[in-house]
Amino acid sequence: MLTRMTTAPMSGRKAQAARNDELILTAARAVFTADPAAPISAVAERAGVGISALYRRYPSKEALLRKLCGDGLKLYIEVARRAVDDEGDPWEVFAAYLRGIVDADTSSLTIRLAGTFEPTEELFRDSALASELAVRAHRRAVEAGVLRPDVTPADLALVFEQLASIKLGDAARTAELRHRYLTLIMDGLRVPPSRSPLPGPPPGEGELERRWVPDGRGKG
Amino acid sequence: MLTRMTTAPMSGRKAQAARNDELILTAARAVFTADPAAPISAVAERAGVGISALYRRYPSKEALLRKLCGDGLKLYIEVARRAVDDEGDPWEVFAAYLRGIVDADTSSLTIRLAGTFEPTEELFRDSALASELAVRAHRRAVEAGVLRPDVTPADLALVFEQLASIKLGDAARTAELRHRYLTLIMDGLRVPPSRSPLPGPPPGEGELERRWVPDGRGKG
DNA sequence: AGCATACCGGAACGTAGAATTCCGTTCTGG
DNA sequence: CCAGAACGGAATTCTACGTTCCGGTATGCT
Repeated sequence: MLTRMTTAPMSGRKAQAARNDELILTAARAVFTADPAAPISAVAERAGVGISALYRRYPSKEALLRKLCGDGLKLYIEVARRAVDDEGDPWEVFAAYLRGIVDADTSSLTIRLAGTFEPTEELFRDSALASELAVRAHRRAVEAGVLRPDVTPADLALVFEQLASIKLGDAARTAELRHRYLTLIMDGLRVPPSRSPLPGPPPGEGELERRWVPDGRGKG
Repeated sequence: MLTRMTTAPMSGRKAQAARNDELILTAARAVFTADPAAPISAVAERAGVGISALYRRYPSKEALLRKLCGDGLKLYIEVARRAVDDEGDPWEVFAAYLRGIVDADTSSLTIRLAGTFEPTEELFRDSALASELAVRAHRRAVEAGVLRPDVTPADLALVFEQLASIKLGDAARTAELRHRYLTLIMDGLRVPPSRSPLPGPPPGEGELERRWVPDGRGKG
C-alpha cells in the first residue's frame, strides 16, 4: 500500500489518521448492520486497517458499539425532527419520515445492537428524545386524519424492525425491497385507504432460494 | 423396532425413551425457533434430559436441524394444501392460510435454519412442493380477485419472514403481535381495500424498552 | 540530518463456549 | 440375576474471538 499524498490540505500522517477515523466508523457501521455479532477483526478487514488502528480509537468493542448506537440514535432524531418541523402535506411528511427511517436503517444500529453493551446515560437521554419525537410525528399524522388512529408509535417501531429484518442481496436490493414492503404497509396505514403501485420488482428467480446454500455465510 | 401397540403401557424403559423422543423434538423446536444459533446443550436442558439422550437419536447437531427443518416444511405443506383444497370464500381461505403459516412459524423452522446444514435431496423436494402449493394458493386468490395482483408468491414469503422476525415477550404475546401486523398488511393486500380492527393491544409501556438491558439475553 | 514518537499491521495470548466423546450408573426385560 | 439399552453429565478437543504486544515506518520538529 503506497502512501502518496496528492491533496495538500492535512496531508501526512495526521491526515491519514483522520481519514482512518471515518474509514473505521463506516466499516463498523456496515459490518455490524449486516451482522450484529460480527467479530471486530471483520471491521478492521473491511476498513482495510489493522486491528490496532481500532484499539487506538476505542478501548473495547463495547465502546465502538456504543458509538455506533449513539450515532444511530442521533440519525433517528434528525430524521424525526425533520418530520415534526415540516409544515407540508401531512401524509407526505409522514411518508417521508417512514422512508427516511427505513433508509437510515436506524433499527439495525440501535435496537439490534442493544443488549450487547452497557448503555450510557447519554444513550438513555437520546433514546427518550427519539421516542418523544416519534410520538409527536405520530400524533401529527393522526390529528391530521391521515394515519389510522389504532396504530400507535410503538406499532411503528415494530414495523421499522420488521422492515429492518429484510436482508436480501446487496445493500441496494435490500433497500429496494424494504421500500416495497413499506409501501404495502403504508397502504394499510393510510386514511383513507389507498392503493399505491409497489416500488421495485418482487423477489425474483433464485433470489430467495440462494440462501439455502451454506456458502452464503448468511447470518441472522 | 416398531412400536407394537400405540396404546402400549406408559411404564418401562422403552416408554420413557419414546416419550423422550417427543420431548426432545419439542424442546429443539422451541429452542431453535427462539435462537437458530442456540447450543445443543440448551436443547437438552430444556427437554430435561442429558446430552447423550440427544446423541443417541441424532448423530450430530446438523442432523437434528435437518429433522426440524424437514418437519417445518411438512407443516407448511399441510397448511398450504388446506388452503389450496378449501372451496370456501376465497378471501377467507387465503386469510386463514396466511394466519396458519404465521402461527405455525414455519419461517423460523425453515429459512431461518437454512445455511446451517447441508440440505438433503428430500428437503429440496419438499421445498419445491411447498413453493408449488404456495403458488397455487396465491394464484387462486388473485384469480378470485381478492388479492392485489402486483403481489407475488415471493412477496408473501418475505412477508412471512418479516412477521417471523417479531419476538417480544413470551410466545403468546409474540403470536398476538404477529397477528396484529399481519392484519395491518392484509389490509394493504386485500382487494378491495378494507380496514379491519387490529387484533391484540399494541406494544405497551416498557414492553419495547425492556430489551435494552443486557440481562434479557435477547438474541436474534 | 537526526531522532523521538504517533500510528500502524498483524502475530501472539488467553479464554470462553460449543460439539462431540466417554464412562460409570441405573433400570428393564427375560 | 444378568446383559445391555438408555442415560446423565464430566472430560476432551477445537474453534473463534477480544485484547495485548512487538516491531516497523515515516513524519514533524529541532
